[in-house]
Amino acid sequence: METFDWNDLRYVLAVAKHGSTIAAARATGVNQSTVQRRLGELEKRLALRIFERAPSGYRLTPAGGALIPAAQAVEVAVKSFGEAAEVIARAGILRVTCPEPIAYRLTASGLIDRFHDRNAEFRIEFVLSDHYVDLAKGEADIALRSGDTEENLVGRTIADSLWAVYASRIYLERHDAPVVFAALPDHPLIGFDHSLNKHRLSQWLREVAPDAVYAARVTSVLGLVSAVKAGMGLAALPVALGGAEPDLVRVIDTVPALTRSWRVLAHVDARQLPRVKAFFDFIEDVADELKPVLTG
Amino acid sequence: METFDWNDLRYVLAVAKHGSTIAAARATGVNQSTVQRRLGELEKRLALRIFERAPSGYRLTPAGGALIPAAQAVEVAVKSFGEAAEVIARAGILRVTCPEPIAYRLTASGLIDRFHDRNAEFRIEFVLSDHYVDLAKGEADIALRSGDTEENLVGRTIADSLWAVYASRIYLERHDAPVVFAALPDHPLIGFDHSLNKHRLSQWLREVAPDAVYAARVTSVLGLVSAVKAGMGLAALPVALGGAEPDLVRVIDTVPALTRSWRVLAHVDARQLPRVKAFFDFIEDVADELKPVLTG
DNA sequence: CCCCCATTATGCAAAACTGCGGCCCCGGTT
DNA sequence: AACCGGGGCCGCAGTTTTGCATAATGGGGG
Repeated sequence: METFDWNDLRYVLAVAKHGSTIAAARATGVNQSTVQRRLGELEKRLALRIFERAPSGYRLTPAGGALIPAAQAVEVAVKSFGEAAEVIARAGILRVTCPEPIAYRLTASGLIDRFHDRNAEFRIEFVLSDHYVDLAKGEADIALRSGDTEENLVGRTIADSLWAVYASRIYLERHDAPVVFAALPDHPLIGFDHSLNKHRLSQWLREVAPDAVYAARVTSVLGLVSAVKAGMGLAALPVALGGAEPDLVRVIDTVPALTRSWRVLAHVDARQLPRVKAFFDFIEDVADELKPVLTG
Repeated sequence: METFDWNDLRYVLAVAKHGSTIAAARATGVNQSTVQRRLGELEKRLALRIFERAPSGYRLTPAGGALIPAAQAVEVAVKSFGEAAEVIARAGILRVTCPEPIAYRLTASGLIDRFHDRNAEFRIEFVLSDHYVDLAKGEADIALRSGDTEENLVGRTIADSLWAVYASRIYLERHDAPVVFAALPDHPLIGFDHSLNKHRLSQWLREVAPDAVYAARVTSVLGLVSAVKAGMGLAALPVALGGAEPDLVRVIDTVPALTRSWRVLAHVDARQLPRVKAFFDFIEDVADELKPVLTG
């Protein structure tokens, strides 16, 4: 049996729903003539009048009306095929969220490429969002974080996250004040603005230098680095970043209060997904190489 | 979301089933390159590799395999749409079986056109088959028959079916033998061949003229008419036919043993279908006009 | 180790389809 | 009564899709 064009069912449904070929055309994103012609073709193939033509639009014939449920069944089946395909496509994409500098360093280190070589069926996609990326909401599969642990996230510790206080050479040339821990409040400091006041750096600064003068308040760790490099003042930075900047000098050594652990985390419900397992397996194998990338 | 070409699912299924684009192309009646390109397009749309290309053919990837059930669901839905459409299309076609001459006379009388005028949604289609048309098998919706009644068929009597014995004028000029009932075996006769030996004409001839010489054995009532007109001998004919032939003479009047009733019949299960009811209603209204068409 | 074969992939011309613009038709409105 | 707007239908031209022919590919058998 010569079968008909499956796409034409779309137009049947659209016209049945909107009452005219022109409205259906708008809804389906094709030209009105196309709807008109495809329906004509379909009716010819089926040897069946589905719509009654009127100057006021297309109306379903009784025969057409009887077919609508079957057409809808096709539409539903197609939709669920599409959704299945999307889920599966997503299954090959591993969304990893981490601080921007870490993403950069991970890529530059070649570790990402090695993951791809080893797992051709998966592709890593960094999620570098300004706002908090919530693994629980499925916004990413994996997080590399150095903050405190969260509920429902499981993972393992990779490395230490060490912070120290840095200043630029230019800044040090211009200022004579001794740069020791006790003298911190005497220097212009660089900190986070209120949007990050839950960050441990903000908390620490409130504690050790409550009355300090702020030279700048930035919204990201990279902002800290830029501001310090510009000689605006002192800032605590991850040593992984500060140590990589030749213009910066570590003026106060590792701050224990800021020390955390880098963790690779996944939501507990997602931990067993193939892509997540593959990533954890990879991390396991390259932990030694990853450590310097994170810690500096 | 930009959706994909629904038809492409056909190729997915065909390739999954047959293992290569070329075999799938044969199965779907398109060119191999079309299959190859449509599949490529679909994979691009879905951002998903469904098949693995190899010189030995296309093989499903795990992702593709996971999609097959969803694609099959679409195929099933489409198929049942098609079947529903066919049933509905058939619902508008009224298949009527009757002897060929009756179909001709019915059409010529204009009664068929009047049925169409009255019932625009139905279309009459004559089923004029050489072999027996079985209403019980759904080979036709309605039968006009003058034979004996059958089980499971319901309907009503329309008219009498009268048979008489005819000869052509030419035949009569050439033969002197008296043409009366008792002399029937003395004439060359025309009857049915063995394929119709259950027909009441065959039975009657075996009874009244068991030793008769047959000038011809034919396979249809129209065959009888032709043979008689050709002057080959005598034959019993429906008076509706014999009376319409100017070259024929009724030599023996109506044969009671061959008299039956014309009936319009439907299978009991189909009697309530709208198209069947419409036909019976029509018959009811035009019974008076139908009678001469059948009886002659 | 190389050839052979089935199959995939691509270049090109023909065919099909789509979009566009125009025209007609009808019903409601001023 | 004439206008107006929504909608169907049709011819034409540009674009896309298809089919055909052909090159490229890679595994299996001798």
